[in-house]
Amino acid sequence: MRKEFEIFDEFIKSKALRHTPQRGKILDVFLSTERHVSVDDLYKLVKKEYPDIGYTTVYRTMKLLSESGLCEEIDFGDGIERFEHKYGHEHHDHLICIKCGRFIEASNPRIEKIQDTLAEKYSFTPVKHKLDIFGICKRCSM
Amino acid sequence: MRKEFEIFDEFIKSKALRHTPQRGKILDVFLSTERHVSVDDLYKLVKKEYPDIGYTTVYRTMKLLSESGLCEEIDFGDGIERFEHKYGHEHHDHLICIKCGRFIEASNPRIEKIQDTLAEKYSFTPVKHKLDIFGICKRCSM
DNA sequence: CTGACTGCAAACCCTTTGCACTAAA
DNA sequence: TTTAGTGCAAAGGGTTTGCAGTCAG
Repeated sequence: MRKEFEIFDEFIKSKALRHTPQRGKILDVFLSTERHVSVDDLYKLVKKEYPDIGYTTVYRTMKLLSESGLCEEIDFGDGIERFEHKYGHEHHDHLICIKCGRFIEASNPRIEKIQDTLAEKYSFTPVKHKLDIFGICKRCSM
Repeated sequence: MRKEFEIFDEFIKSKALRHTPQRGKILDVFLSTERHVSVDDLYKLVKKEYPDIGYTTVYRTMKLLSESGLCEEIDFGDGIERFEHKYGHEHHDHLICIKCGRFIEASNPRIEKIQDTLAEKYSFTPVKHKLDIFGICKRCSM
């Protein structure tokens, strides 16, 4: 069994929630997808294999996955909430193309340092940061 | 006349748009506010002085101000669009308190460098970046 | 005059909630 | 049996649009 399911089981147990077929199936589909999906994307994918699962359940399950640390909500500023895999993936930032909307994941250890420097200056306790770089991707600039 | 009005005039002219009392008043109120307002905030402020101006006009005017470079849309991830003054203000990033929602503005020149390093690595042409640091502010951690 | 602008109301879109029903534990 | 979970439909909440009337140029 994948480690992600164990984590989810443990989370369910710790909160005295319940295991349901829907939750298992949604987690399964989420794990099998590319990295960034909106609830709508995921709903459609789930629907294909399990037509009886409702929109609301997908929403609510994604909230649980977020809480359990298996996914992270991301926001590219277009009003749509997306989720990316968190377990087994390091923190990274995004280069977002303002022409086509595609993005690249990237990370740079110096950002952590800057975060801490800025935070210290303002007696702020950092929890996480989000760096988005907007611009034109290689493909769109050709 | 403040430089901002000149910029706006020029923008209006360049796009063959029209000068209207509403636009002037909205710009005036925006310039007189603190740095970050939502459309709703601004609408209420405008309404106080000019009760006949509609919500829609505020929305549409803020879009124009954004296009003209006088303000910038910012997004703290709470689903509400806010606008901050852009003319005469340097780029800065935000330290956002996840408890009280307050934020601090800060900037660090090294970020520009990181932006360029990352961008170059992926043949990406950067236009702007947005660094948000989430955490607990001084006041909330006491 | 003519076409852009306004303000209202309605539409949109994504997200959340209420509720009766179902099913884990 | 108890109480959380489901799925539908409806409500929310911010943003955008359609349109008839208005007004700047």
